[in-house]
This record gives sequence, C-alpha cells and structure tokens, in this order.
Amino acid sequence: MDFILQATAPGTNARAGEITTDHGKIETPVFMPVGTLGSVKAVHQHELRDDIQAQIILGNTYHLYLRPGTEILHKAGGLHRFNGWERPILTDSGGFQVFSLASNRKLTEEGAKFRSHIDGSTHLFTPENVVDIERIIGADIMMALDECPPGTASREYAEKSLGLTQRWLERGWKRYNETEGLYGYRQAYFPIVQGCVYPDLRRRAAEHVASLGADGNAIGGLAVGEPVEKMYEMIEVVNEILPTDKPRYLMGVGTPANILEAIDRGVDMMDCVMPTRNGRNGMLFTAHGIMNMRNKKWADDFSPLQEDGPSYVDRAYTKAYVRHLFIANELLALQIASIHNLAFYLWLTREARAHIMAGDFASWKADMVDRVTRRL
RNA sequence: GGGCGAAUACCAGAGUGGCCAAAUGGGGCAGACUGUAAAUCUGCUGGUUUAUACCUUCGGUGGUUCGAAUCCAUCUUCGCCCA
Repeated sequence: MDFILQATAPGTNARAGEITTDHGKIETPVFMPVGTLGSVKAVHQHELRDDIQAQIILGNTYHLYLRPGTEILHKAGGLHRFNGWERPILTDSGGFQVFSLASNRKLTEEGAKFRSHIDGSTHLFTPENVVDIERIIGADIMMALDECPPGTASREYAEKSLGLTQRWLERGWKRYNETEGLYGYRQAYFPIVQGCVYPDLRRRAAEHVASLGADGNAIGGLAVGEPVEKMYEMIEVVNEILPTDKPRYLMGVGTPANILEAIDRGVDMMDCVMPTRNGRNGMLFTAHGIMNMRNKKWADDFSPLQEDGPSYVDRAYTKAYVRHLFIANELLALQIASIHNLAFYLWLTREARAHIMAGDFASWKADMVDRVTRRL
C-alpha cells in the first residue's frame, strides 16, 4: 500500500492525498461506509459504487469470523469474492467488540475471550489469530487487535489498558510481518493509538505506533463517551506525532461536523455507522441540516429529499413520501435513507478534498459545520 | 314482536365494589443512536405550565353504597338468534 500526500490546506492541518491498494486507489480525505457482516446494510453494491461512490468499505473480523466463518470465507477466496465488492476493504479487528460486547468478554494478557452473542460459544481472539483471520478475509487494510476502553475510563485504567494494547500490537505486528496474503495481493496492517483522554498516554501511544513504520496509522478509543472537545484535543495531540507521509485513520467517527473537524486536524480516513444506522432510524443528514423523517412537519412537504443533493434518491423522492415510508414501516425507507446519508457523507469528504486542493478549506469548513449541525 | 349479548381513552381491548386516570397492543408526538448483538431503544399520549396533588372521565339518566367503569332500575344504540 502506498500513500501520496498531495496538498495541505493553508492555516489548517487538513490534507489531501491518495492511497494505492491492489484493489484500487482511494482519494483522501475519505469516509468509509461500514459493512460489518460484509454488507453495508440496506445498500446494494451498485448503489455503493455508482451513486454513493464509496471508495472503500469496512468489514468486521469478529462478526465475519462468527458468521459465515473463516472456512467459508477461505473457500470463497476472501471477502471481495464473497460479496462482489472489487474495491478496497478494511477490516476492524474486533477491538471495538471488546468495548461494545464488554459483558460477553474477558480480557487476559493472551487475548480477548468472547462469548458469541449468537450461540453463547466461547472464542479467543489473540493479536496473532486476528491477523490470521484478517488474512483469510483478505482485507486490503487490516486493523490491529486493541482494547477500546470507554471514554469515562480512569487514568489508572487507561494506562493499564494502553500497556495491554501496546503488547498486543507488538505481537500482532510480528505475526503480520511473518505472514503474507493468501490471495496474491498486498494487505496493510494499521496499528491503533489508544490512551483515552490523557494527552501523555496518547503521546506515548502515538510514539510507539509511529515507531513501527506501518503503511498507515489509526486513532481509536474516541467518540466512546468523552466530551467532543476532548476528542478534538486528542486528535491534535496524536497527529503532532504520527508521520505525515502515512494516512491517518480516525476510527468510528462520526457526525458530519466531527468529520470536518477531524479533517481539519489532519485525519485522512474515517468510518462510522451513523449514516446507515441513524438513517435506518429516520435521521437524514444533509448539507442544510438534520431531518428526523418521522416528524409530522414532513407529512405534506412534497419537495425533493434534497434538491441539490448528490444522490439519485435526493431528487427521486419527496420528503412527504419518505416520511410515509418510515411511518408505514416500509423497507424502501431504510434503503433511501441509507443511500442518501452515505451519498451525503461521501460528498462531504469529496468536497473537503476539493477545498483542500483549492486552498480555501478553512473558510468552507467553518460555513459547512454551521450548516450541517442545524436542525430542520 | 320475543330472547340473548355488547357499549371503556384516537382505535382495538383488559378490568366486573376501594390498590383505576384505568393493563396491553396498535396508532400519534418527540428524543437517542459515533471502529453495528440496533429496520433498534427511550419518553409522552384526559385536563391543570411542575406534582407521591387536585379536577373531569368508562353509552345517557336515576339509584344502592362510606366508596361505582364495576351492583340495581330505566332509556338509547349496536350485534346475534327466534318469529
């Protein structure tokens, strides 16, 4: 995997760049739709590729390992062949499930022992076997197994947790370098900076991560309950240390405003379930503000979803109709909302890139943050 | 004409003497959601700006009772059955 830094916006740390993988190029900054089980929920590949213009999507090691399982994925020839997505794929390691399935897992030095949420069976994830599983899935970018502590974690816990994440990283990095891809193309391995909301821990983590010289580096453990200002502060602290000539991936973030602020602070890649999950729950993000499509005020609003929107669905359907679909519990509502939100997120990062290249990112961003946070 | 049954909040439908402003479901109104155990979850849904408080409600009217959505009488409407 290669990365070229193409431009930095004056007066900010915002960057435009280009990642090259064996499944194609990725122009950054980029938003990556989440497809946990190998599917971006409610969205066809066709729409993902041509309408939303997704450049890369995510899969999840924990979920894919449980279902369909590594045997099927191996037989299929990897996730690309299995789901028909020919562009790059990034897999999360299961580190987030250490956080989100906290009641079903136990952490030890060796790894994370999970009880499957599907059938209760126990499984051990280690830094090493997660690399092996990600090799089988065939992700272009594989994430290291980490512990993602909650935003409310004490300094004592955060430091202890960071130690574990760092030791796991050493082990995963070793396994990564001792193995190679199963399907004839390259796979990158991204280490993850943890350290909660403590700047000294974040610096320590960033130094360690930077020392590996990986193809790209990730910032994890944010947007997990800490104040948003802390999140921005941690991004700044970490990005002072992470190398400029490698892409920086902020994991799991966020709202459109979060994304713009992250780009402003030198982040190149982001992912989040928000456009799809919140979309399925009736929330639409637009360049003019946020709409809750279940609200009565849309009942007789026959204007297009977003007249100047980037997606086909924005002009094909009216607000009143989409509200009707949500109220009537029609499946089409989920599709329209997911496509719209993802198209908007991808549009937003493409625009950011264009303004970084043009040199007026700072003023554009300030205006856009104001717009996207409005409530319609 | 006779017999039986039913009438409860926006709808459906529990409740059959006090713990009932009244279960539950639907509908309605709003909110939450950040590396997806989420087409999910949470509030509110008679009135009084807040309420462990008060007021007005369970087809109408009149009773019985310390106390009635619940018991009695009667009227109205609806459904079923027999003529």
